[in-house]
Amino acid sequence: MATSAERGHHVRTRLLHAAAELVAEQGWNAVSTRMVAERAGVGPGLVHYHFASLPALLTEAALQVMENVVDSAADALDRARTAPQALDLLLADLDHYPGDDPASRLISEAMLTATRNQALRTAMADLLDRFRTRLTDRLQAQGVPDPRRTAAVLAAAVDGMMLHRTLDPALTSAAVTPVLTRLIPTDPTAQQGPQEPEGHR
Amino acid sequence: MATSAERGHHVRTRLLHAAAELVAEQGWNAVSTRMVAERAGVGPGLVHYHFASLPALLTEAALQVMENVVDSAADALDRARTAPQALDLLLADLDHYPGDDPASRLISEAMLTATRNQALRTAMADLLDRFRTRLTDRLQAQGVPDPRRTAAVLAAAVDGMMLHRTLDPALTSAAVTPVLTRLIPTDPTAQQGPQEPEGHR
Amino acid sequence: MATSAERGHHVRTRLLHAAAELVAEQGWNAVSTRMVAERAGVGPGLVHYHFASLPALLTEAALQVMENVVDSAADALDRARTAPQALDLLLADLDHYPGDDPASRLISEAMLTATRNQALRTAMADLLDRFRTRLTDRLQAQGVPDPRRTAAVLAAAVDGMMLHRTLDPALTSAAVTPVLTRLIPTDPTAQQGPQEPEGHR
Amino acid sequence: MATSAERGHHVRTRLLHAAAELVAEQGWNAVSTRMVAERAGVGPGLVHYHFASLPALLTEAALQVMENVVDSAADALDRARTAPQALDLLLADLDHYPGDDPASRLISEAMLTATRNQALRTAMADLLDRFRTRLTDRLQAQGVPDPRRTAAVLAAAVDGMMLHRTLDPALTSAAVTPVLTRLIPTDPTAQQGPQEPEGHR
DNA sequence: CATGAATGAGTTTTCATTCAT
DNA sequence: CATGAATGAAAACTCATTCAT
Repeated sequence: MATSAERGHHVRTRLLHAAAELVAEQGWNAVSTRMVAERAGVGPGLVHYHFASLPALLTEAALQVMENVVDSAADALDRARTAPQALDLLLADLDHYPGDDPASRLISEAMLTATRNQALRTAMADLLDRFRTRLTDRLQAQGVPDPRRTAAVLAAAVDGMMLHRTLDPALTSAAVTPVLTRLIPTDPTAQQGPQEPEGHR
Repeated sequence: MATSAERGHHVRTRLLHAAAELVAEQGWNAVSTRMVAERAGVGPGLVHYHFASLPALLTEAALQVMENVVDSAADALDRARTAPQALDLLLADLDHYPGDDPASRLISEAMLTATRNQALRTAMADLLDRFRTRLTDRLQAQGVPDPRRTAAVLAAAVDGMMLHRTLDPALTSAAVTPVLTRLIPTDPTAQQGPQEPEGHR
Repeated sequence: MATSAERGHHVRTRLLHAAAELVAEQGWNAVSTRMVAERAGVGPGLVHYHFASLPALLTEAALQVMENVVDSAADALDRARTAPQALDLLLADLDHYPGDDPASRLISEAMLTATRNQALRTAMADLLDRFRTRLTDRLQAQGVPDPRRTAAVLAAAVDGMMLHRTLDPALTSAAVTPVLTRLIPTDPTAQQGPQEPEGHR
Repeated sequence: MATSAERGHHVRTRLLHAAAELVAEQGWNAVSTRMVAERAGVGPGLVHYHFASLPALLTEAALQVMENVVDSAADALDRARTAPQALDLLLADLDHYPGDDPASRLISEAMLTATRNQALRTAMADLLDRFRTRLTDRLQAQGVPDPRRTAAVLAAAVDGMMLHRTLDPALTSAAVTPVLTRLIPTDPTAQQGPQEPEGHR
């Protein structure tokens, strides 16, 4: 039988899930405590028992989801041997986020909210930096020139495409791969991949 | 001497300006009719005299601003002779929108709102298409391969960088120009620009 | 060409018509000056030029319509030779007001509004009295006993049926005539009609 | 000792009472949430905690009152042994509703509102049918011809008189009983009532 | 831990009425 | 006579938050 504390933790988790879903569905500012409580199947007063405020709940929920997204994208990079392959995997991962899916919407909402929310902004800047760093490492290993800046541009392009997909569904990875490949001219002298098959993990 | 109608039109314009400012400052969903009316210096009931609803006012205000931004960016392209020069001008124009300025914020807000607002989405898709087309024309004239897709990627990258600047102010045009230039390898055989100063139009 | 005064009178009439229509369609309290002005095709400020207030306009409009209804019903009575015939004509006239038509609704609205509107109540009491008197005269001429009270009950029954038709459309004149006929047992000794002048009115 | 739920139920009841009073006093469309809340002695937001909307509250309140009125009138019928006695009791009951009392007004308001309110109309049609059926049963037992239609006419006459009393207070049960009695010519061969004193149900 | 009733400020919107033109 | 912009006070309804149980 679950202890009181265990049930409490379970409810907290359900509230976070419900909040993430609702931010994606309705938009950050359209989510109310009542909606979250109802979706989580608990009383309306319980939100303020587990979280200091509604923004605090939404922020925590959004960061949790975004960490997963960023880490899974970065993990995809690690499975690549060459720079073009890394780009392929990255863009293939992008196809999981067609722009109107929950994760994309939540990210967009969070990005925007970050403009006016210091705590969220700092946390998201950390995430972006983490992703850029892992991407930079991959590019550098393949001899791509200016790897840090290239990573920054790639990350921005990926987010921009996620946004533009809302307006133009034709913006698939297949459509942009040939173009973005130009960003990663690999150094032919840099012997990549093969010699380190299993990589760092 | 001002006729009733003239004063009315003036007030309408003031309401649109106030709405655009407030969307940028507070976010699309945080703008209330009272705020707009107060900023415009009119009574709270007047908003609904001039506009059918608050969303209608915000949409009209946002589209007005975005049309100006897109057209001024596209106009900048027309002043370029070569593709790299066009990219330079485009990115220089981007520096006018450091990410935390009114126009950038309004665009971001609108992009996100478009996710759940059919009318706004359609209008913005039109704007995006207009911009891409003008950019495509420039790239094609310079012999850039795959000009339509390259334009799409460039447009997405520009918007993505605008967003990321919120998280990383170091993402200036100077930082990204060297990287983005790789996207527009010009055809060396295509003799462009110089010999035809007055341009194509 | 119409003089200014003539046009003014014309507009006044249009406002009264529009008001009567709208009271029937939307209910007394749901009618606004803007709606009336729009329906009449005039500017919103004009209502208060021609009428002291919105209630004054509605009252005048309603009374005008009700006078017509009452007078046409009473006129129908005058075309009858016998009491049963008078009842038939009265009930046939009722079929023109099936309960969900403009006139029925306006009358119901006015009756109810009269509860809280002294001026309207007085005017409607006058109308009711006028109708009862004409009906009493007919009944008396046919030797119906207790003609004044019978007229009062008949008038009440007619209005009640108009209301109940909203709830039960089967309440037609055909359905109630056999029953209501019992209310007017004619005195067999009273020689009515026969001499029938020629003069139907 | 009162549980939270008990207090909640009590408040809900107070809101229904307040709503019924106010509909009678001010008219259906003149009742606002604030008025109801103030009369019930609760905060303005509480109305929407207990009821989905203002119309929902008013409808529930009105139906509650009308059910009581209809049932008490029908119960009066059950205490009669003969048809004339039933009519007497029915009309005596009518004297409890002089036309300007809360119940009468509420019924009138509801009848009118039903014109434009499907849910209310259906519920009221049910009530009317219930009353007519019980009245029909009584009339039939006494050998009154055409009992269903007679009941329909009687019910309409009662409602119509309730309305007309607003315009003419002289319309008492004493004044109309002699006339309405003509509607119920009892079958002299039908031996009713006496021999089965206790037995109707 | 959890409930759900309660509060009071907030929202968008509608409206009668006035008034300068 | 007529217009229509403007005002300010409502309206219904929603919400984050509190608190007694």
